[in-house]
Amino acid sequence: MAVQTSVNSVYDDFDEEDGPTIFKRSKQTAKQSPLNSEVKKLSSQRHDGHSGRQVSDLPASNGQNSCLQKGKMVTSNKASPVKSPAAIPKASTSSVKASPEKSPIANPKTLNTLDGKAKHSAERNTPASVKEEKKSFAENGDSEDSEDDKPLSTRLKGNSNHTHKGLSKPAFTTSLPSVSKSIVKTCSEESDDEVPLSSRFPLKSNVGTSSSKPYNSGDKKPLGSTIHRNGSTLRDKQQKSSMLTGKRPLDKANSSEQSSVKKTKLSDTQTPMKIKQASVKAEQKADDDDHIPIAQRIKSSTSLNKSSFTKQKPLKVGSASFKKTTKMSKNAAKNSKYIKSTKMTPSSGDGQKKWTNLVHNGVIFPPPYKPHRVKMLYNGKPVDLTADQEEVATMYAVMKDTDYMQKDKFKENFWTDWRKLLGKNHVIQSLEKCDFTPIYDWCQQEKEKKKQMSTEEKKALKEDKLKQEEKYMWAIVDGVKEKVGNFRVEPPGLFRGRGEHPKMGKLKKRIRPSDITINIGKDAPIPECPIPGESWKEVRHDNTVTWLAFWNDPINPKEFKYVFLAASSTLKGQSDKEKYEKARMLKDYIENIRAAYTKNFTSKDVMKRQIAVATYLIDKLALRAGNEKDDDEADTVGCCTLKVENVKAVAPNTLEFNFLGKDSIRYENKVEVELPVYKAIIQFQAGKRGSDDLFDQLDTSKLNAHLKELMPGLTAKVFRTYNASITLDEMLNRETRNGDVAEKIVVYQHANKEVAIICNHQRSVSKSHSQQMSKLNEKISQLQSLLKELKTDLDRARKGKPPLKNADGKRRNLAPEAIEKKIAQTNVKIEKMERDMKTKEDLKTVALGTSKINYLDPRITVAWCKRHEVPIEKIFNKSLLAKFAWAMDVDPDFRF
DNA sequence: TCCCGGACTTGCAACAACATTA
DNA sequence: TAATGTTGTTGCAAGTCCGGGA
Repeated sequence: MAVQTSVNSVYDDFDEEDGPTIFKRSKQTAKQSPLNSEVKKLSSQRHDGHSGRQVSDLPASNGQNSCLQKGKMVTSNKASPVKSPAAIPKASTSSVKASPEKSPIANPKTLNTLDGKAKHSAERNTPASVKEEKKSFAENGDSEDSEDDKPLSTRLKGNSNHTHKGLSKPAFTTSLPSVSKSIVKTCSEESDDEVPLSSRFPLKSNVGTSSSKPYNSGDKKPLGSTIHRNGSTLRDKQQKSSMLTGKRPLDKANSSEQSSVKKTKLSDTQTPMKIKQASVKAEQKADDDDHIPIAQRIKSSTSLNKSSFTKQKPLKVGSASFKKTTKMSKNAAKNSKYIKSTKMTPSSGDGQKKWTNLVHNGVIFPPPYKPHRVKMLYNGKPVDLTADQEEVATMYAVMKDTDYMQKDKFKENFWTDWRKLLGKNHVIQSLEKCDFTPIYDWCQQEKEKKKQMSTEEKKALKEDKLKQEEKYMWAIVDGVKEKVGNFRVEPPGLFRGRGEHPKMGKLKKRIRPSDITINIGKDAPIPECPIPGESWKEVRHDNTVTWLAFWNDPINPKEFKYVFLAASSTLKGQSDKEKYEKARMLKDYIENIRAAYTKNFTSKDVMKRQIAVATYLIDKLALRAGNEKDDDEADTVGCCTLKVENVKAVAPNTLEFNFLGKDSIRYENKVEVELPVYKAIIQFQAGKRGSDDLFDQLDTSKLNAHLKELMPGLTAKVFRTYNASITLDEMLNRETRNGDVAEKIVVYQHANKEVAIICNHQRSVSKSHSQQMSKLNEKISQLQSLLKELKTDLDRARKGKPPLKNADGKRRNLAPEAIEKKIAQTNVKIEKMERDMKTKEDLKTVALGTSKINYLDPRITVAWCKRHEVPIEKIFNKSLLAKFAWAMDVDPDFRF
């Protein structure tokens, strides 16, 4: 149902800020979601006390309505083709369903004794994970030759040759005191901006649990000496093992090698496992830590029934970082009448209320197409096109320099769609005879013109754009002003699918208001449709979802494009935090999970065996789950969809993986696996063709259903988060030495790189890479020649002889001391350049950002920065600081 | 149990802005 | 000051996973 709107912008009177504020004052309204209650329960007990529990009982405030313009409300739920979830509150979730009663293993707290058989079985099958390699990473992790041509996944190796810049900022030695009380306000309420933040945010009372437990307590031994291995590859065998600490160790699954420590008891996977974790932990404590899996050694810091809820230390105030962030927060609060919150709005579970009041201005549309009237050629002759035809021709013309132009599918799809616009009787009958060069040239000229604009012109243009867009940039969620992520509707264009996408080149039609469904609070004014005379497709008031608007993807109408809040928003932050809490929870379960799947490698039940091997691969290699894909998508795979041809078994126990994963990024890896896994893979392949599914009995829903029996809320992707974060945590703590900030940053980058390699985060090599390398090489040679000359000069000067002419034909008449100084300087320059080159070469295909944004618990980074006095701004840029605002007040002792 | 709609996260590339160098 | 390189931001494609209904 179309909805007419007539309300002015609700933000007309906003006093805007420059950008997101990192630390916000809070307002809690939505109720705690029972969805992830298990996780949340843990989360609330385990760490920084910042999770908003203190305020979750506060009544929702509608106060903001008083200061917002209200418009005529037109609901259209009736007409909605889709049932509004809001109308049918969902009561439970899978996490809740996976209750401890159903699956005792799911909760270490419901520890039961095992029956004798299971106990015996569990003891026999204790995984190799209890064996740990003690080789330190430092021993063998560094300085290998460049491996650019190898996929990331095969490059699990150390390299500490990272460059760093000089650092001048004071150390990040303090953290914000956490917020313990919500500040429920309406926009008319008085702000306490004038009160120092430290006093505005009283100390937490329930912090210092697991997460804030000193990482070395009870585990004094350096982690580096007690590390597990995971995912080692053949090629980096020598240096492997040390870095992938909490991850599954490779091979040596021989139970005879296992620790004599009394292990956690397991049933088989059909029977829910019963864990006697607490007692196991106690017993293990007495033993040498070396034989205890990381997950258990750190357990004391995550123990659920831990009673030592210590009060968080008041933190030192004074670091530049602290002051900076605090200032930002204060300014933001001052400048806005809307509340900024550091607290998390609870409830991110499906079907649960995400917000009470939601106000926003809808979306902004791209400007209409302005015809340029440059004529393309057909058979060498200029052709007249209508504006619509010309628009699509221009989309194609600008693709000239891209790889898509080499792809027949792209051209074919474009031609099909463009031809529909041209009509059957158009003069243009064949794409081959088309010459788009005039249009391409015109576009290049326009680009150049834009480039040549003066700074003032550019600035004016930018300001103009900002002015137009400003009102769409913000939403008010329960009285808190939050940034909107993607408020711009996607412009029309040609679909640029990745890899060999069957739909590449198809026309993405222009999205109109009548394509867009708006989601907004019941009491909020409906956003005015920015295109006069048009109206929204529908307006909903569904507070169980977080999207503000959506439209159907023009390429695949079954799918949707959503407008969400920005990453820095409270809602996103809360869900981020829950994600990491879930991954931390896995730490408590991992040993038993590994034991369970290890046992099932040899199960008679094929499905069980496949689940076991798939889980092993997901755990060990950080593979993605691998959902089924339609024929109209690129042919990529994940773990469950691996084909027989993607895995080659090489005797005695090596598997060679070679497949296209997400975004058609190749995953290539040679891995030594436990013998039962190797044998199982051979069995799964037997009698199948290369294109057949390796795991024919398995799909992601079966796998995840099984994982949920082992831990509430556990899915395949949690392993990736877990393995990434624990790797960072352990590498940072193993490798950070006393040194300057620059050296510490190198350690961080090194750890970050390892995670990126584990996750196979790749990037394409920049076009100018080889050119840049040649330049650097050239400079190094020049410096080396200079060095040679200087040495000759020095030699002669010491003997009292006059200097020879240098390459420029000039003489350097310097005292020996001065020459020595110059030699030293040149050496430093050469070293730095060589280091830069190595880093550049090393990282040319590694994307560090993805893991930082999505997989590494920011609390690890923040706590490490605090412990080692590294300014957080050296690691997180402005966006990440905003995104991870919720993590900033973590205790310095936090360990993942 | 399977299928599919729906909602959300993850991921890379392109572009823009800023910094450094010649 | 322009050219070049680096870092940050945005765009949007491509995943994961959940829940409801047949």
